[in-house]
Amino acid sequence: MTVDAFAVLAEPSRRRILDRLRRTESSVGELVDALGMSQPAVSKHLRVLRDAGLVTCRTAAQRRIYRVDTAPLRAVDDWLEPYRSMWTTHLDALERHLDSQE
Amino acid sequence: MTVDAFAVLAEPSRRRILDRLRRTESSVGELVDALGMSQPAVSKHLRVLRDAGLVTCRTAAQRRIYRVDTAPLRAVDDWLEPYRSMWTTHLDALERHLDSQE
DNA sequence: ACCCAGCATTCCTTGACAGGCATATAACCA
DNA sequence: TGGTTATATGCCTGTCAAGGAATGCTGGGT
Repeated sequence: MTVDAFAVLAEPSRRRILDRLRRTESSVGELVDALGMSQPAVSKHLRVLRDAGLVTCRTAAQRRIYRVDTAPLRAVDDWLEPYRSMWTTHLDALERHLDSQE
Repeated sequence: MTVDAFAVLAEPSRRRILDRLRRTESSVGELVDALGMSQPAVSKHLRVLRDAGLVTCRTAAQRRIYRVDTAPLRAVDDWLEPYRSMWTTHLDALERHLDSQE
């Protein structure tokens, strides 16, 4: 949580892991197969994601099942908000313009 | 453009620069004063932001006026989209639950 | 108790910045 | 032209993160 979500998301492999987990929670081994990375690499990325609160983990026998937690993403979304309104405002202006042309 | 917007945004100083430019476009010197960083540091960050298309620059006499371009941020927003719907969906469910309690 | 599967962690090496300082470049002015 | 302001860039160094290989650890099965 003390960790910067932006910095964590800067790594493409981690975004791929999240994109995979977003569809189905999965074990480390499943991620290894799906993403074609080494098991230590996946485990390390999961560690970073976990420290940032972006994923949570439950134990099922010898396997760890990971799933996404969106909480830290809201901080990212919040930062993005004012910028988003910049382009939606412009879009609105564009729409008004187009409407006025009809 | 070939540059990853996420990686560029990973640097807190660069987000601060964007946050400043979002309110008012400004010259390098103004950013230096506002953010309390060295001029070379600011110039280097601006270079990275420019290469990523996050800012554009026009020349006014000996000064360069920088401003935000939101285009690359839409890619970030698009990536975030499915996650955002994850928590809004949950919020909707929560609201329904609370409503049913009244 | 032993062995194995599934993960985590360590060590090591390599590469990618970030910041400071000095310097180059460009535009303006006298 | 020479000087000055405003900005960009080069060089150097310290720091940190990523990936590979090997190893540690834990729970389950026999």
